[in-house]
Amino acid sequence: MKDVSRTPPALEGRRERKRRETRARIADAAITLFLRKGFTAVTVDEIAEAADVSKRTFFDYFPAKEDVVIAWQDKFTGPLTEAVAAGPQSEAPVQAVERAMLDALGKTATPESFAIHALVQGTPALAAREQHKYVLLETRLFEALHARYPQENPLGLRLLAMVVIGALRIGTEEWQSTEGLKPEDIPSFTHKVFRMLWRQLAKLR
Amino acid sequence: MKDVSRTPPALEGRRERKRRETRARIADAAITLFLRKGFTAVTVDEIAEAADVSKRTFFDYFPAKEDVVIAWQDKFTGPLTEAVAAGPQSEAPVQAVERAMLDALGKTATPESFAIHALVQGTPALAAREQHKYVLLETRLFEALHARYPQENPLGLRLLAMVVIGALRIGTEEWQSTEGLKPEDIPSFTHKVFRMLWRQLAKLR
DNA sequence: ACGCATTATTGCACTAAATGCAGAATTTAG
DNA sequence: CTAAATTCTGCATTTAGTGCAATAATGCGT
Repeated sequence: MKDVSRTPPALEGRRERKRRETRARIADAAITLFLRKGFTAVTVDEIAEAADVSKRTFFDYFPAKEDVVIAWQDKFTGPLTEAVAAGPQSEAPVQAVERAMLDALGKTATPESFAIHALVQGTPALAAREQHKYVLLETRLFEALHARYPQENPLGLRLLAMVVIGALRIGTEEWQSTEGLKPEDIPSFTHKVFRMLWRQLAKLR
Repeated sequence: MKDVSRTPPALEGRRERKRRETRARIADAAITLFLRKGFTAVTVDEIAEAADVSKRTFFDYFPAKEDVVIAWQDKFTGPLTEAVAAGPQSEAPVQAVERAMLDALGKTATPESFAIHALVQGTPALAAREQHKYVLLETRLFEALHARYPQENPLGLRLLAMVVIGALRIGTEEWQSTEGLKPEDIPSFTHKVFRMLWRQLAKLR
């Protein structure tokens, strides 16, 4: 080992920073165009042009056109799993997911995210991917729960994750089909959905 | 006398019959090739050739290559919703879905359906569509339940459908990852999954 | 500062999916 | 048998996505 002070910015060199910037530039250009003209009406050439890279470079950053949208939506997964891990000791699994969901929604739900969700729903090719994303989210949530409650029955935690993500999906649909709801209303709306969820599940058998 | 054929079964003319046959021929050729060589390794030209139609005709029957697989899997939806509608009067919703699921699985679960499911899981492009199919199935199940129990809270039925289809999805995964299970074991396996499902859900809150 | 290895970017050629269109072939109805 | 409707086909075109090799930018050791 040599002098450490020689390489202070070892955390993120110019290369990594540029790569991150380029990726963001492509994503921004793509989302802007998608929201303006619709997903299918935008070509990859167009995105590449707007982001000032070659078409070939686009595919170096995203394996497919759809993945730009999917990656954009994935901003929810991190906050959710982190919130699960960060709860107080005494907490039971059910309370943990409810609190985590509320927490993560408060952090990531913006007018823009709703606009993107609407775009996804209006594009068949994207709608399928959207559902796949929910399944991945369910898996991540289960993993976070399993890591925090290793003594619990894994299948039980898996079902808990399934039920909660399912409620998120149905709740989002309800939200979208209800006019006049603003981002500020999210906490109370989420509370309402959860209350209904536990009530209805208790009635099953 | 030849006027026996004067009033043939006007229910399905030659045109409709041929169309149905052609569709089946294309689907058969495609599935056979997919199972032998994998989804991505088979081109539409190849399928069209094997089914003795032009490539253009293929797209007259299926909007995309993936839709052949999706349509094939959709054989489950009909039996499930019919079984929901056909139950005895006294039955409660929860019992209805459990019986319907068992019924429909017994009718449609074949070695071939498992082979196709494995193919789907091994192909990213198809896996996304698979999840979309589950959501559609959930919607159909909800509609069947809502039609039969109009006085029940729709949101409750929606959650019931969500939970049951989620259990089907997770149960199928468990099945696939367990070696040595045969189609005969499906009823008992399904029973086990349902018992576990209600037990775990009761423990939530 | 200089060269060298690594990685990022690009252009080019190519495959394959999917769509539009116009005409030929087939089926149905009268 | 004829006319209308429908199905099938070939052809051209657009676009997504991949492989490859050449070039440019960056990081690193001296």
